[in-house]
Amino acid sequence: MFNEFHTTAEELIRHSGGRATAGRIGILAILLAEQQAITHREIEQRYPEALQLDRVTLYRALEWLAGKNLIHKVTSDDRVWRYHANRELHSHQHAHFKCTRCAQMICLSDLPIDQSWPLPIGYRFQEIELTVKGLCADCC
Amino acid sequence: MFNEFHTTAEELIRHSGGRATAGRIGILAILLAEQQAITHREIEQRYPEALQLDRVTLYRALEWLAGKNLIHKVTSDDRVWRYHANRELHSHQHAHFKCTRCAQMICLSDLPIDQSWPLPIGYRFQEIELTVKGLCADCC
DNA sequence: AAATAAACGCAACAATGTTGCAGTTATTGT
DNA sequence: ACAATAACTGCAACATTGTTGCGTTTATTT
Repeated sequence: MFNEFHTTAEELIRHSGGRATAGRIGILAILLAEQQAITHREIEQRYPEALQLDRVTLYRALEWLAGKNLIHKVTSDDRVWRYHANRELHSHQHAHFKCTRCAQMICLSDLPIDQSWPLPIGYRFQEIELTVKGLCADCC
Repeated sequence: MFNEFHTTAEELIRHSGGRATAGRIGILAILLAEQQAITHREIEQRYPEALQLDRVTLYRALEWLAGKNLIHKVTSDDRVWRYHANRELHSHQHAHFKCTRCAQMICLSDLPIDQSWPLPIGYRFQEIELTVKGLCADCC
Protein backbone atom coordinates (compact mmCIF):
# COMPACT_ATOMS: atom_id res chain seq x y z
CA MET A 1 0.00 0.00 0.00
CA PHE A 2 2.93 2.38 0.26
CA ASN A 3 3.10 3.23 -3.39
CA GLU A 4 3.11 6.40 -5.41
CA PHE A 5 -0.57 6.95 -4.81
CA HIS A 6 0.03 7.03 -1.10
CA THR A 7 2.58 9.76 -1.44
CA THR A 8 0.36 11.77 -3.73
CA ALA A 9 -2.61 11.26 -1.47
CA GLU A 10 -0.74 12.48 1.57
CA GLU A 11 0.50 15.56 -0.25
CA LEU A 12 -2.96 16.41 -1.47
CA ILE A 13 -4.43 16.07 1.99
CA ARG A 14 -1.77 18.16 3.68
CA HIS A 15 -2.15 20.76 0.99
CA SER A 16 -5.85 20.95 1.79
CA GLY A 17 -5.13 21.81 5.39
CA GLY A 18 -6.46 18.67 7.06
CA ARG A 19 -4.82 16.08 9.27
CA ALA A 20 -3.05 13.43 7.27
CA THR A 21 -4.44 10.35 8.95
CA ALA A 22 -3.85 6.80 7.81
CA GLY A 23 -7.51 6.40 6.92
CA ARG A 24 -7.76 9.44 4.70
CA ILE A 25 -4.50 8.71 2.95
CA GLY A 26 -5.39 5.08 2.34
CA ILE A 27 -8.83 5.95 1.03
CA LEU A 28 -7.62 8.67 -1.29
CA ALA A 29 -4.81 6.41 -2.54
CA ILE A 30 -7.39 3.75 -3.40
CA LEU A 31 -9.48 6.28 -5.27
CA LEU A 32 -6.46 7.66 -7.10
CA ALA A 33 -5.51 4.16 -8.23
CA GLU A 34 -8.98 3.48 -9.55
CA GLN A 35 -10.13 4.25 -13.07
CA GLN A 36 -13.80 4.10 -12.23
CA ALA A 37 -16.05 5.61 -9.63
CA ILE A 38 -16.49 3.06 -6.85
CA THR A 39 -18.84 2.58 -3.93
CA HIS A 40 -18.25 2.82 -0.23
CA ARG A 41 -18.43 -0.96 -0.14
CA GLU A 42 -15.82 -1.39 -2.84
CA ILE A 43 -13.45 0.96 -1.07
CA GLU A 44 -13.85 -1.08 2.10
CA GLN A 45 -12.95 -4.24 0.20
CA ARG A 46 -9.82 -2.71 -1.26
CA TYR A 47 -8.71 -1.32 2.05
CA PRO A 48 -6.13 -3.60 3.71
CA GLU A 49 -7.85 -5.69 6.35
CA ALA A 50 -4.90 -5.43 8.69
CA LEU A 51 -5.38 -1.69 9.04
CA GLN A 52 -9.03 -1.80 10.03
CA LEU A 53 -11.29 1.06 9.16
CA ASP A 54 -14.68 1.75 10.60
CA ARG A 55 -17.65 2.17 8.30
CA VAL A 56 -18.46 5.50 9.84
CA THR A 57 -14.91 6.77 9.55
CA LEU A 58 -14.97 5.86 5.89
CA TYR A 59 -18.19 7.80 5.36
CA ARG A 60 -16.80 10.79 7.18
CA ALA A 61 -13.48 10.70 5.36
CA LEU A 62 -15.28 10.58 2.02
CA GLU A 63 -17.42 13.50 3.03
CA TRP A 64 -14.33 15.45 4.03
CA LEU A 65 -12.44 14.61 0.84
CA ALA A 66 -15.43 15.66 -1.24
CA GLY A 67 -15.67 18.90 0.71
CA LYS A 68 -12.03 19.61 -0.06
CA ASN A 69 -12.67 18.85 -3.71
CA LEU A 70 -10.18 16.02 -3.77
CA ILE A 71 -12.84 13.54 -4.83
CA HIS A 72 -16.37 13.78 -6.17
CA LYS A 73 -19.54 11.92 -5.44
CA VAL A 74 -21.69 10.43 -8.18
CA THR A 75 -25.41 9.77 -7.94
CA SER A 76 -26.69 6.51 -9.33
CA ASP A 77 -30.04 4.87 -9.87
CA ASP A 78 -29.23 2.10 -7.38
CA ARG A 79 -29.31 4.58 -4.50
CA VAL A 80 -25.62 4.10 -3.86
CA TRP A 81 -23.04 6.83 -4.07
CA ARG A 82 -19.86 6.25 -5.94
CA TYR A 83 -16.66 8.19 -5.48
CA HIS A 84 -13.82 9.11 -7.77
CA ALA A 85 -10.63 11.08 -7.31
CA ASN A 86 -10.64 14.45 -8.98
CA ARG A 87 -8.23 15.14 -11.79
CA GLU A 88 -7.88 18.38 -13.67
CA LEU A 89 -10.67 17.47 -16.04
CA HIS A 90 -13.02 16.82 -13.16
CA SER A 91 -12.85 20.34 -11.92
CA HIS A 92 -15.36 21.01 -14.64
CA GLN A 93 -18.72 19.39 -14.86
CA HIS A 94 -18.65 16.11 -16.71
CA ALA A 95 -20.92 13.24 -17.56
CA HIS A 96 -20.78 9.70 -16.23
CA PHE A 97 -21.38 6.35 -17.84
CA LYS A 98 -22.96 3.45 -16.02
CA CYS A 99 -23.11 -0.11 -17.27
CA THR A 100 -26.60 -1.47 -16.77
CA ARG A 101 -25.26 -5.00 -16.41
CA CYS A 102 -22.18 -4.85 -14.17
CA ALA A 103 -22.79 -1.40 -12.64
CA GLN A 104 -19.30 -0.22 -13.56
CA MET A 105 -19.21 3.53 -13.57
CA ILE A 106 -16.70 5.74 -15.39
CA CYS A 107 -16.31 9.42 -16.07
CA LEU A 108 -16.88 10.77 -19.57
CA SER A 109 -15.49 13.90 -21.10
CA ASP A 110 -16.74 17.37 -20.32
CA LEU A 111 -20.34 18.21 -20.96
CA PRO A 112 -20.65 19.31 -24.57
CA ILE A 113 -23.97 20.92 -23.92
CA ASP A 114 -24.46 24.49 -23.02
CA GLN A 115 -24.59 25.23 -19.34
CA SER A 116 -27.64 27.39 -19.66
CA TRP A 117 -30.61 25.12 -20.02
CA PRO A 118 -34.10 26.19 -21.10
CA LEU A 119 -35.73 26.41 -17.67
CA PRO A 120 -39.17 27.80 -16.83
CA ILE A 121 -39.29 31.53 -16.15
CA GLY A 122 -38.02 32.47 -12.72
CA TYR A 123 -35.89 29.36 -12.33
CA ARG A 124 -32.14 29.64 -11.80
CA PHE A 125 -29.62 27.23 -13.26
CA GLN A 126 -26.90 25.76 -11.04
CA GLU A 127 -25.54 22.54 -12.48
CA ILE A 128 -26.20 19.55 -14.64
CA GLU A 129 -25.99 15.92 -13.68
CA LEU A 130 -25.84 13.59 -16.63
CA THR A 131 -25.54 9.82 -16.68
CA VAL A 132 -25.37 7.82 -19.87
CA LYS A 133 -26.48 4.24 -19.43
CA GLY A 134 -25.57 1.29 -21.58
CA LEU A 135 -23.23 -1.69 -21.75
CA CYS A 136 -19.51 -1.47 -21.14
CA ALA A 137 -17.00 -3.22 -23.38
CA ASP A 138 -16.85 -6.28 -21.12
CA CYS A 139 -20.61 -6.71 -20.98
CA CYS A 140 -21.39 -6.10 -24.63
CA MET B 1 -61.14 12.05 -4.21
CA PHE B 2 -63.73 11.01 -6.76
CA ASN B 3 -62.80 13.56 -9.33
CA GLU B 4 -61.87 13.50 -12.98
CA PHE B 5 -58.45 12.09 -12.22
CA HIS B 6 -60.02 9.09 -10.55
CA THR B 7 -62.04 8.32 -13.64
CA THR B 8 -59.04 8.71 -15.89
CA ALA B 9 -56.88 6.63 -13.59
CA GLU B 10 -59.35 3.80 -13.53
CA GLU B 11 -59.67 3.81 -17.30
CA LEU B 12 -55.92 3.76 -17.77
CA ILE B 13 -55.50 0.87 -15.36
CA ARG B 14 -58.27 -1.23 -16.90
CA HIS B 15 -56.85 -0.50 -20.31
CA SER B 16 -53.51 -1.89 -19.15
CA GLY B 17 -55.08 -5.18 -18.23
CA GLY B 18 -54.68 -5.02 -14.48
CA ARG B 19 -57.14 -5.17 -11.62
CA ALA B 20 -58.60 -1.77 -10.87
CA THR B 21 -58.11 -1.69 -7.13
CA ALA B 22 -58.80 1.30 -4.92
CA GLY B 23 -55.12 1.63 -4.14
CA ARG B 24 -53.90 1.74 -7.70
CA ILE B 25 -56.61 4.12 -8.79
CA GLY B 26 -56.04 6.44 -5.85
CA ILE B 27 -52.29 6.49 -6.39
CA LEU B 28 -52.48 7.10 -10.10
CA ALA B 29 -55.09 9.82 -9.56
CA ILE B 30 -52.72 11.56 -7.16
CA LEU B 31 -49.90 11.37 -9.66
CA LEU B 32 -52.12 12.60 -12.48
CA ALA B 33 -53.15 15.61 -10.40
CA GLU B 34 -49.57 16.49 -9.61
CA GLN B 35 -47.41 18.77 -11.74
CA GLN B 36 -44.16 17.54 -10.26
CA ALA B 37 -42.54 14.22 -9.63
CA ILE B 38 -43.22 13.28 -6.01
CA THR B 39 -41.84 10.78 -3.55
CA HIS B 40 -43.38 7.68 -2.05
CA ARG B 41 -43.70 9.66 1.17
CA GLU B 42 -45.51 12.54 -0.48
CA ILE B 43 -47.95 10.18 -2.15
CA GLU B 44 -48.69 8.63 1.23
CA GLN B 45 -49.43 12.07 2.66
CA ARG B 46 -51.82 12.95 -0.14
CA TYR B 47 -53.60 9.63 0.10
CA PRO B 48 -56.80 9.95 2.16
CA GLU B 49 -56.15 8.66 5.66
CA ALA B 50 -59.55 7.09 5.89
CA LEU B 51 -58.76 4.67 3.11
CA GLN B 52 -55.53 3.32 4.62
CA LEU B 53 -52.80 2.08 2.36
CA ASP B 54 -49.89 -0.07 3.36
CA ARG B 55 -46.37 1.11 2.61
CA VAL B 56 -45.61 -2.12 0.83
CA THR B 57 -48.76 -1.96 -1.24
CA LEU B 58 -47.79 1.52 -2.33
CA TYR B 59 -44.36 0.36 -3.39
CA ARG B 60 -45.81 -2.55 -5.29
CA ALA B 61 -48.47 -0.45 -6.96
CA LEU B 62 -45.86 2.06 -8.10
CA GLU B 63 -43.73 -0.72 -9.48
CA TRP B 64 -46.71 -2.10 -11.36
CA LEU B 65 -47.74 1.29 -12.74
CA ALA B 66 -44.18 1.93 -13.90
CA GLY B 67 -44.08 -1.50 -15.56
CA LYS B 68 -47.25 -0.64 -17.44
CA ASN B 69 -45.73 2.68 -18.47
CA LEU B 70 -48.45 4.69 -16.78
CA ILE B 71 -45.91 6.45 -14.60
CA HIS B 72 -42.15 6.85 -14.55
CA LYS B 73 -39.56 6.75 -11.83
CA VAL B 74 -36.93 9.45 -11.43
CA THR B 75 -33.55 9.03 -9.79
CA SER B 76 -32.38 11.77 -7.49
CA ASP B 77 -29.29 12.60 -5.51
CA ASP B 78 -31.10 12.19 -2.20
CA ARG B 79 -31.47 8.45 -2.75
CA VAL B 80 -35.21 8.77 -3.02
CA TRP B 81 -37.24 7.86 -6.05
CA ARG B 82 -39.83 10.22 -7.34
CA TYR B 83 -42.76 9.30 -9.52
CA HIS B 84 -44.71 11.14 -12.14
CA ALA B 85 -47.64 10.21 -14.36
CA ASN B 86 -46.73 9.72 -17.99
CA ARG B 87 -48.13 12.06 -20.59
CA GLU B 88 -47.51 11.88 -24.29
CA LEU B 89 -44.29 13.84 -24.02
CA HIS B 90 -42.93 11.45 -21.45
CA SER B 91 -42.94 8.52 -23.75
CA HIS B 92 -39.69 9.98 -25.02
CA GLN B 93 -36.66 10.51 -22.89
CA HIS B 94 -36.68 13.83 -21.14
CA ALA B 95 -34.68 15.79 -18.61
CA HIS B 96 -35.68 16.65 -15.06
CA PHE B 97 -35.14 19.71 -12.95
CA LYS B 98 -34.55 19.56 -9.23
CA CYS B 99 -34.56 22.51 -6.87
CA THR B 100 -31.56 22.30 -4.58
CA ARG B 101 -33.41 24.14 -1.85
CA CYS B 102 -36.94 22.69 -1.66
CA ALA B 103 -36.27 19.44 -3.58
CA GLN B 104 -39.18 20.13 -5.92
CA MET B 105 -38.75 18.08 -9.07
CA ILE B 106 -40.34 18.75 -12.44
CA CYS B 107 -40.01 17.35 -15.94
CA LEU B 108 -38.34 19.41 -18.64
CA SER B 109 -38.78 19.15 -22.38
CA ASP B 110 -37.32 16.41 -24.49
CA LEU B 111 -33.59 15.91 -24.53
CA PRO B 112 -32.18 18.26 -27.13
CA ILE B 113 -28.94 16.36 -27.26
CA ASP B 114 -28.22 13.61 -29.66
CA GLN B 115 -28.95 10.14 -28.39
CA SER B 116 -25.64 8.78 -29.53
CA TRP B 117 -23.02 9.88 -27.04
CA PRO B 118 -19.28 9.67 -27.54
CA LEU B 119 -18.57 6.51 -25.57
CA PRO B 120 -15.30 4.58 -25.37
CA ILE B 121 -14.80 1.95 -28.07
CA GLY B 122 -16.77 -1.21 -27.45
CA TYR B 123 -19.37 0.48 -25.29
CA ARG B 124 -23.03 0.41 -26.25
CA PHE B 125 -25.43 3.29 -25.68
CA GLN B 126 -28.81 2.64 -24.09
CA GLU B 127 -30.23 5.77 -22.52
CA ILE B 128 -29.49 9.11 -20.96
CA GLU B 129 -30.51 10.33 -17.54
CA LEU B 130 -30.21 14.07 -17.13
CA THR B 131 -31.02 16.23 -14.15
CA VAL B 132 -30.60 19.96 -14.12
CA LYS B 133 -30.17 21.40 -10.65
CA GLY B 134 -30.86 24.92 -9.54
CA LEU B 135 -33.45 27.04 -7.77
CA CYS B 136 -37.13 26.98 -8.61
CA ALA B 137 -39.17 30.17 -8.95
CA ASP B 138 -40.35 29.99 -5.34
CA CYS B 139 -36.85 29.57 -3.95
CA CYS B 140 -35.05 32.13 -6.06
C1' DA C 1 -72.97 -16.69 -6.18
C1' DA C 2 -68.78 -19.44 -6.36
C1' DA C 3 -64.12 -20.06 -7.99
C1' DT C 4 -59.73 -18.19 -8.61
C1' DA C 5 -55.85 -15.58 -9.65
C1' DA C 6 -54.37 -11.16 -8.39
C1' DA C 7 -53.55 -7.91 -5.01
C1' DC C 8 -53.10 -6.68 -0.11
C1' DG C 9 -51.41 -6.25 4.83
C1' DC C 10 -48.40 -7.54 8.21
C1' DA C 11 -44.03 -8.68 10.09
C1' DA C 12 -39.53 -9.16 9.50
C1' DC C 13 -35.49 -8.09 7.03
C1' DA C 14 -31.77 -5.66 4.18
C1' DA C 15 -28.88 -1.94 2.62
C1' DT C 16 -27.13 2.48 3.03
C1' DG C 17 -26.18 6.27 5.51
C1' DT C 18 -26.24 9.36 10.07
C1' DT C 19 -25.70 10.96 15.00
C1' DG C 20 -23.87 11.25 19.76
C1' DC C 21 -20.28 10.61 22.56
C1' DA C 22 -16.23 8.93 24.78
C1' DG C 23 -11.58 7.79 23.61
C1' DT C 24 -7.38 8.37 20.58
C1' DT C 25 -4.02 10.82 17.73
C1' DA C 26 -1.71 14.25 14.55
C1' DT C 27 -0.16 18.58 14.92
C1' DT C 28 1.37 22.87 17.12
C1' DG C 29 3.85 25.64 20.31
C1' DT C 30 7.22 25.64 23.69
C1' DA D 1 11.27 16.03 22.74
C1' DC D 2 6.94 16.84 25.24
C1' DA D 3 2.53 18.59 26.64
C1' DA D 4 -1.73 20.69 25.15
C1' DT D 5 -5.44 20.55 22.17
C1' DA D 6 -8.42 20.41 18.42
C1' DA D 7 -9.28 17.08 15.02
C1' DC D 8 -10.25 12.60 14.03
C1' DT D 9 -11.81 7.75 15.12
C1' DG D 10 -14.62 3.78 16.79
C1' DC D 11 -18.56 2.04 18.72
C1' DA D 12 -23.38 1.65 19.45
C1' DA D 13 -27.59 2.96 18.34
C1' DC D 14 -30.66 4.90 15.14
C1' DA D 15 -33.04 6.60 10.67
C1' DT D 16 -34.68 6.08 6.10
C1' DT D 17 -35.88 3.74 2.09
C1' DG D 18 -36.98 -0.18 -0.02
C1' DT D 19 -37.74 -5.65 -0.29
C1' DT D 20 -39.39 -10.49 0.76
C1' DG D 21 -42.39 -14.23 2.49
C1' DC D 22 -46.69 -15.66 3.51
C1' DG D 23 -51.35 -16.03 4.89
C1' DT D 24 -55.70 -13.30 3.98
C1' DT D 25 -58.77 -10.54 1.22
C1' DT D 26 -60.86 -9.01 -3.08
C1' DA D 27 -61.84 -7.91 -8.12
C1' DT D 28 -63.03 -10.32 -11.82
C1' DT D 29 -64.75 -14.22 -14.44
C1' DT D 30 -68.02 -17.88 -15.22
